[in-house]
Amino acid sequence: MPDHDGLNSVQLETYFALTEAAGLLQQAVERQLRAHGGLSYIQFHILARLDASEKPLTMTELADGVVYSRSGLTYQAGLLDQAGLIKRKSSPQDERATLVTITAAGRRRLRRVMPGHIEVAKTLLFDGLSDADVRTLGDIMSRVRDHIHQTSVRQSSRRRTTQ
Amino acid sequence: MPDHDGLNSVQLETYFALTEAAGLLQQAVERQLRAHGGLSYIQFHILARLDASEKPLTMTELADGVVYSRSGLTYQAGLLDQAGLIKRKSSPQDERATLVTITAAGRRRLRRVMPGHIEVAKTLLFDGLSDADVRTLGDIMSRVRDHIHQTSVRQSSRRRTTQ
DNA sequence: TATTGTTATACTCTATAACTATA
DNA sequence: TATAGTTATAGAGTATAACAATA
Repeated sequence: MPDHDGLNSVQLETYFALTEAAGLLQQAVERQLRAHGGLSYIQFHILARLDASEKPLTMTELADGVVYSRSGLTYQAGLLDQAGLIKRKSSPQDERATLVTITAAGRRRLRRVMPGHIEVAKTLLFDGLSDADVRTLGDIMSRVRDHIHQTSVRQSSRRRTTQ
Repeated sequence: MPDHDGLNSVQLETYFALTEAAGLLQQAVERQLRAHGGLSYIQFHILARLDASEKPLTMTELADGVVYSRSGLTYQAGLLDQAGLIKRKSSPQDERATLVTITAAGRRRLRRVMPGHIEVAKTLLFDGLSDADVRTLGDIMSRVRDHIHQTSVRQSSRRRTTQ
């Protein structure tokens, strides 16, 4: 197999196909969320995580999911708060922490965009694949995701130690 | 299989695994390009396409590859031009068009970032996969990419007809 | 009249560093 | 002294619309 700077041609094609397809999917999803829900993808993600959580989440817990600077999260949470989609209050246990909860309006907004969101995924991703493909893809990408989680100790979401 | 708003659970897991893994990979790649080459991913992509092309490309041809507004491309091309990595001149055939070529410095910059770029892909994506996985993933994602290309008539890269 | 590309402008997002307050 | 979070600020990127020039 010919090597192009360290990747063989099968790897190179796989890499390009993955990044291009995922990028196109991502853009389509963002367009839909913006158009039908007035939400950025990150805002959607924050709402979805709060909706799935039994208990309120702190800003730090939220930041751990989104690979993100803390100020960026504060900014996005500020927008969601201002729109009445989340509520923030300081934690009774640790008064440094902020507890974030999704509001009823937040859940409504989520329910409003979900069908379109799902529709994009179905149209662009699943319509072209067999059930077996979907299972295989899910298996492979789950392993990739876990591998990346183990490998890159997501430095940007973690606070620099001191300083 | 239980349906969640139109996707079964296998599809949902596949969708999440794909978007999360691809997102993490993308962020890692962007960090590397920025740190080791001072390039945004789009600038890298523009350079790579010019490098691979036998002939100069017009702005329109470049915009067709990147799903992008024309003004955004002009902005990015302006930065690359200013940095001496590309050269622009108006086409002799069609004086409305701008022909873009990569400079020697542009190729050098590309060669400089390539090893690190490849390294990220290898470490995060391929280290966790067998050769068979890579072939399978490439096959599936190529079909997804082609399917998306057929489906979404990339409206944002194409100029609105009139108006 | 349509198309290529640029520019002006306004807006969104992101990161860094400084800061407050609590542990 | 370290941690949680916010804020101030500055910069990068993006899109829209208006524009000039050519086909």
